[in-house]
Amino acid sequence: MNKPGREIKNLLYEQVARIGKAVSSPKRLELIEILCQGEKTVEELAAAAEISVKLASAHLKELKAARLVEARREGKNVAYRLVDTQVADLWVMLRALAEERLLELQAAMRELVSRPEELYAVGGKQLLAQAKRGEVLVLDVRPADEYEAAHLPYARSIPLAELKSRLDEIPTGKPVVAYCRGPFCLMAREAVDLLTRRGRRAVRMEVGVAEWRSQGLPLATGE
Amino acid sequence: MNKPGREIKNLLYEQVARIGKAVSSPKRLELIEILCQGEKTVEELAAAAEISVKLASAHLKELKAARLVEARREGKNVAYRLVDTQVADLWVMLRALAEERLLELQAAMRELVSRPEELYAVGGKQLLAQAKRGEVLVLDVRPADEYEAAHLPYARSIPLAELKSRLDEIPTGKPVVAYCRGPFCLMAREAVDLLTRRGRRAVRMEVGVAEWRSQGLPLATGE
DNA sequence: CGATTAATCTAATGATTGTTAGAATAATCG
DNA sequence: CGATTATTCTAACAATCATTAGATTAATCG
Repeated sequence: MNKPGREIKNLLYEQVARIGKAVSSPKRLELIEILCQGEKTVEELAAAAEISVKLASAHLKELKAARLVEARREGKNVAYRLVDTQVADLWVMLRALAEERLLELQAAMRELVSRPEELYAVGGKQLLAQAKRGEVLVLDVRPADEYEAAHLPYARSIPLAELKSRLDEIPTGKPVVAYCRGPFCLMAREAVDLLTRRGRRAVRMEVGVAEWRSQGLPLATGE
Repeated sequence: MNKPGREIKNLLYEQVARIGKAVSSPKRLELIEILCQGEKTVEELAAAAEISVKLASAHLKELKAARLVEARREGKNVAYRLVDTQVADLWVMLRALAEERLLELQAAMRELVSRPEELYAVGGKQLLAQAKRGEVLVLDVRPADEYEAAHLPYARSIPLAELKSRLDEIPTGKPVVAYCRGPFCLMAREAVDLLTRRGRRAVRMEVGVAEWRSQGLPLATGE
């Protein structure tokens, strides 16, 4: 009853579905987003995603089976990373697709941006030019190791945890554009709240390094 | 114990995971690929994917819930289509990702291309130029309605089913480049087999209209 | 070497899924 | 109108999945 070629076709679609399966779990997506910022150990991943180490390990195993991440032992720890930036592009694409289509997600996003004027609206290239001319201070509030792995050009690193104690490094005159891990991350929002309370002109930018890179814009690495 | 913002974060990732879920089933992926060729009824989709109408309907319901497809009643039939070309881009991306990483898929693909010289190797822009100058005959072997919905520029439509009886339309001198629904489709392969047996110089091209469009290349519509 | 830390494997659970069959809608045709 | 065709809904099954706890492996440190 089956046409010839059906078995091989089934096999082909099944293989692609393995990738789909890997990105069908919220926790796995969160792990991918964290790994977009750079290499992380299982412990760090579990802490960032607020799940147990066991569960993180199980999810990472699946991501590894789908060849989206790879593991590397470093002493006592096992460090995971994305196999390449195409995986980050997939995450960006899935998020954009969901954001455009799913009303529930749009509603939740609106809660993350209480006042719309808090969001930095200009495009990547324009920001780059403004930052180069020193018209704005681009602030990376992620942990220092993520800044070192990759960050926006001209961005200054002050991790959120240190921001309060390093406030004197932020000039009061210049407008500040803060960014973090991406649209779903709350760190830049908190930073902007703190900065505006302390008399700075600060806005949040939604993009993270993954979104920035998938737009074809350049990134910097190191200190 | 939970940090503030955890609930909303869970909600956000869950919404994106709905898209992932939708593309985690081989049958749903096959339906998406078929819908990349144009609008289809449930019956047509079920026949093309070689599944029951009931099962097709159930899968389409899930795709609709994830807002990847939309339905439109047309008389007795319900016609489904992709909500927009971004969904086709997602399919192309997933397939490319799987093909690069999963060895099982690479092995299966090799069976589809028994002799490597059967594959047309030049890029899209170059093919376009060759076709424009009339150096090659670009042959679309998909059903006529899919050709009408969208096809490669300068392509000639001869559905696989009619190819045998319309062989006289294919010149013996000019090289033929046949394409169908994409890398997983067997129609172009069959066409090339038939044509070479009948003394034509024919090769298969892996891309379909979805791959072509996601590369930013132009398509034509209508007769 | 034994103790400690980090991560994985195994087994068990309750929940979800894919698939099928049968009943129910929705539009058309005579 | 009743009969037909196309599709969806409901209920049910076995199969698969996510998650947790307990045992196990791998590397380091004293």
